[in-house]
Amino acid sequence: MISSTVENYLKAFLRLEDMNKKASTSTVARQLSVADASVTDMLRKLQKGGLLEYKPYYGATLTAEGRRLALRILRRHRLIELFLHKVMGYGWEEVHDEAENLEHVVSDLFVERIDAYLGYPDKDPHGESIPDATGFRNEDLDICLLAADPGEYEVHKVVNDQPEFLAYIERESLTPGTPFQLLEKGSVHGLLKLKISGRSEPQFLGIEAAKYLYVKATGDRLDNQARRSKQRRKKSLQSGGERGESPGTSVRRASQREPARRSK
Amino acid sequence: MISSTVENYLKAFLRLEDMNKKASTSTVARQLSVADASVTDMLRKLQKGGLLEYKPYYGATLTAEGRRLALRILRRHRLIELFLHKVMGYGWEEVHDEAENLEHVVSDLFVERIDAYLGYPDKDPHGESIPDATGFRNEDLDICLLAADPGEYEVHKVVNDQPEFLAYIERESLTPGTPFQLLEKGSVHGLLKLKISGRSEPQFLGIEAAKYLYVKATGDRLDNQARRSKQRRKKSLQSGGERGESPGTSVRRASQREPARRSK
DNA sequence: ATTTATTTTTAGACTAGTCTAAATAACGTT
DNA sequence: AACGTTATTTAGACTAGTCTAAAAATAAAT
Repeated sequence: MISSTVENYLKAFLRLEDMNKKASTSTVARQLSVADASVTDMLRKLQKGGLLEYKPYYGATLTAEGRRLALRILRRHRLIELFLHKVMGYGWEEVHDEAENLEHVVSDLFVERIDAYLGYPDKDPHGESIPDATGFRNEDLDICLLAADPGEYEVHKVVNDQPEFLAYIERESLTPGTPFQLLEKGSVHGLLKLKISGRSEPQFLGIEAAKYLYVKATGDRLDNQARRSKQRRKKSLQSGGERGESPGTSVRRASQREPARRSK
Repeated sequence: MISSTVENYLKAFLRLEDMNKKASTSTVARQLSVADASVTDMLRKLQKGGLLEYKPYYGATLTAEGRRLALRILRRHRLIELFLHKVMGYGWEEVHDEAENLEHVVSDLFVERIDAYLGYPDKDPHGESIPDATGFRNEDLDICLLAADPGEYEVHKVVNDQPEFLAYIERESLTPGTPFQLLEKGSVHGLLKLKISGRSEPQFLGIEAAKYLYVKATGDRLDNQARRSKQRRKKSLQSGGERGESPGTSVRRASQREPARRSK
């Protein structure tokens, strides 16, 4: 059996790969908050187990098997996040920590059931893609808000797990799915000026925050509409599938509904 | 932080106490499937931690603090079982193993939320009482079917976690809440003869199975109705609260419903 | 190209939990 | 009261994961 410790190491390697960063001993150690020496030990162990390729003093890359396992956990993590948000009424800033624990212990049955329950979604509450059961990720292309020129955009994902940060983004109404206009960059030192569609007043956002926002251009109206209807098709099985909803502001209470039933 | 290993030990001690069995090294070892020597070590450790009172060669009893922690886990276990059954569409034979893993990792927030979600229930899918947040258990008095004289009863709880056994009981339609008549004992060697209310044909049940069924007499009609309306009051927030439903036979599928929302 | 700084690995130790095998205590019987 | 049986504890070892501190390898800078 594969331990949750190993699963966390694999996740860290996948994460670094996704960011095109070299998976060195120290970067992994930093991500997992362990000592460098611990990582060295684990590298050797994972290498022996065939989960990664490791050359001392260079770095490591996941093998096919290692990547498969890492994607499995990533899928679990993000599906659970969405489940906690949509079904359990968690705020989007609360889902990460709980998912971090659950991802290692729930059964495959549990995962399959929430997957069906949620209508086979492909985005978690932060806008990150959820790998399917085969490990395939449906990645839409987006750009970092920092790198964007003035124009029309939609928030696509927020790549930061800190609850305080996410709560801030939510207060600023910049949750995934929100359309907005980027007006100016740098006219005020260190701030972006932007306006959320429908609002009268523009607002400001620090570059430190913009760093974690990824957006998609919506300038071309035709493209925009095409993309949206595609999204709806994918989410058609779901009741509350709108992305723009502000998850934490909704009133949460114990409510009744029909239990999901299994088909067999 | 308290480890899940310790939590499992505490659960075992509580279970033995509930069965009025002496918590000896060997009985605990058997329950947890570990070697006797491991239990001795753990006893010393838990004693030092103030969770139980232990005299070498005699046995152990939980302290108030130990019992509190054990009840906390028991509460989690049973609430999660009910959640899996009612919300996730698990069959009652599937809930135990999954709950066994989840009980150690879910947050208090998760527990509180499913508690509210389910309408503050006090019985799990097997008819076992769910301790409330303070550790109080609302135990209805019941008797073992083996000790029952012929008469009218209702299945109250099934104290066996084996999936195969539970599946069998369900096939025999003897899930908690089912009213039935006990017709004869021992006329056929090793079998009880009983008839489920509303059925035309009587059925048989081995004493090995009857050992695990606990029932409540329903002879006195007045008492019976009083008890039932009391149950309804407690479960009024819940939609599918009928006990008699046969959990595994219901069709299960991915279905949509309103997410629960938190009040804050 | 030699020194300096940084990163990585080794060495040794610690914790929690487990095991087997041997020693010891308690119990039931005569 | 001595005996054999059974239950319990000790002794010592193992695994997975972690740490600190020192040694070694690589990279950077003069």
